[in-house]
Amino acid sequence: MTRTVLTYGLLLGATLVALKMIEYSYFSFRLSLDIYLGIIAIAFLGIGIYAGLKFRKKAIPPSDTVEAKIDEEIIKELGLSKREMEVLQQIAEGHSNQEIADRLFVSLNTIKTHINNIYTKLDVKRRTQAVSKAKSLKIIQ
Amino acid sequence: MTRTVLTYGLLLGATLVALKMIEYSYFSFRLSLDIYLGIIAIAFLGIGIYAGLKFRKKAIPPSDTVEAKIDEEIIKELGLSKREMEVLQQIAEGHSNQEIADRLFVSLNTIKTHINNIYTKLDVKRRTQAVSKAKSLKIIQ
DNA sequence: TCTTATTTCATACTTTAGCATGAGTGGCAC
DNA sequence: GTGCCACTCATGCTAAAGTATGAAATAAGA
Repeated sequence: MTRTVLTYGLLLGATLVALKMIEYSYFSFRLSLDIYLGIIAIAFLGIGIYAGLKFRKKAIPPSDTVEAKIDEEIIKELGLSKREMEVLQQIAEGHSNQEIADRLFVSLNTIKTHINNIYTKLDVKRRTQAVSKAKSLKIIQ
Repeated sequence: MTRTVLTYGLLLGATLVALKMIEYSYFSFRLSLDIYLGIIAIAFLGIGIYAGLKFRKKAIPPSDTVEAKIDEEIIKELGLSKREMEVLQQIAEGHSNQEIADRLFVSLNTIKTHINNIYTKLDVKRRTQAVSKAKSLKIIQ
């Protein structure tokens, strides 16, 4: 933080000095007003771009902390129901069919039915494939 | 693309018009040079910041295309061998034990042994749990 | 060289997952 | 009401996964 303040302070100081020097040149050597303005414009454009880049860097957090957004569109396209999505989520978390049944308060057979429907809709044959595909399709995290 | 060109073209045109207006004001109403320069500076600073942000947006790829780096440290801590990591990767890709055996040119029993060793080291009981844990530990993608 | 870790493979077994099929119920739209 | 869909549950079966145990070859390290 201290380093950042110092850097920006020095930069600002240098800019002011440069401006004063240009101003001095303008009045002593009768530099054209257009050129003077051009230098000012380019200088501040540069500062602005630099500031913009810096700002962006901090505004965008590191990639691995950002969770991909769930693609509701694809879920609809595949025709996956709410319950199926719940089951799919449970599978991704590593639960067994019996555990999922207990968590969702339904029977093991019901879960098996849901899972097989999920496999059909996702066009896969195993739960690990389902998780792999669902993650790549961004329908689960 | 066409829209972008039009937007920037209009923006540039508006800026030029604004500058000319300020220039006119300067000469007709005897606006202070300092104020004139200030307006120019602020305007270009704004343009610069805007350009910087725009540039960043395109320079930094979307977060979900950036792959998290594998944490070799944790792999060593858990004592996972090369072969075990290969098998773990195959599991994460959704392959069955038989498919993994075929791909790595070993027997099904060998894969089962590897997998059970992986479960012990990862302290899990199922392949889906192994994948879930391995991903959260960043030892696979 | 002796030890250790890795990799390989086997047998025998239990458990879980997956497949096919049928069926009952409640909600919603036409 | 009637049909459709989501959700539920069941039976019977096959396939795959997982457990336990033992063993052998090899490569790396003390």
